[in-house]
Amino acid sequence: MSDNLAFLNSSADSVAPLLLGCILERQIDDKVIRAKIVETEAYESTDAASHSFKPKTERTSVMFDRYGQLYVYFTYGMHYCMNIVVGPAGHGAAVLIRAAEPLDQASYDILSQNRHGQTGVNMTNGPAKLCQALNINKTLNGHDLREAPLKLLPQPALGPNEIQQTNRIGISRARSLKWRFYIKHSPYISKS
DNA sequence: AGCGGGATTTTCT
DNA sequence: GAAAATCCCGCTT
Repeated sequence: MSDNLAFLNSSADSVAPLLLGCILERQIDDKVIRAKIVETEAYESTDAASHSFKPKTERTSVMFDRYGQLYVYFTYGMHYCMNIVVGPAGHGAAVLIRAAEPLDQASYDILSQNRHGQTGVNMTNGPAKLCQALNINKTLNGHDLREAPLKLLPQPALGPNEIQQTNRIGISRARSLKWRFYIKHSPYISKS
């Protein structure tokens, strides 16, 4: 029994760049959205900015599950953000998916509908925008990304010269860590 | 183009 | 009671 997500069984900062270029396949009723991940951030258990820095709570329990699960949390009173859990059970690490770009016209159209008419990069150039565009909420918290209706399809790793590594965005602690990764020149990144 | 504030609710102190 | 891994709108240059 092979596990095509075995590459997720590592630390968040080493997996985060590997997720760039991978494809999210979201199925809603009879429609399928395909989007390429273009921006990620790593969160580790040793990292003061991570939800897993403190002991496990009901909210954060999925982050301590085995790699390959989806961790969805609710924040700022109105937004969801999606993370891919990495590492072995009990470790407490995940990669935040901050931006993605549609792979075909049909996907583009559905994303635009879910975003209430927004078009272009404004559909998915941020973690909460992406969740709204993919119709992801807490009902998918703990979902296994090997299965429908949301699959992660691995892709060959990008070359180092295609990846930009910088500081994370929107956090107050552990600001010095360079744990944000994005595909250079992608128009869909949340901020340059 | 860039800044400032409001929205809105879960979670933990 | 305050902060939160954010976004959007309106105002000012």
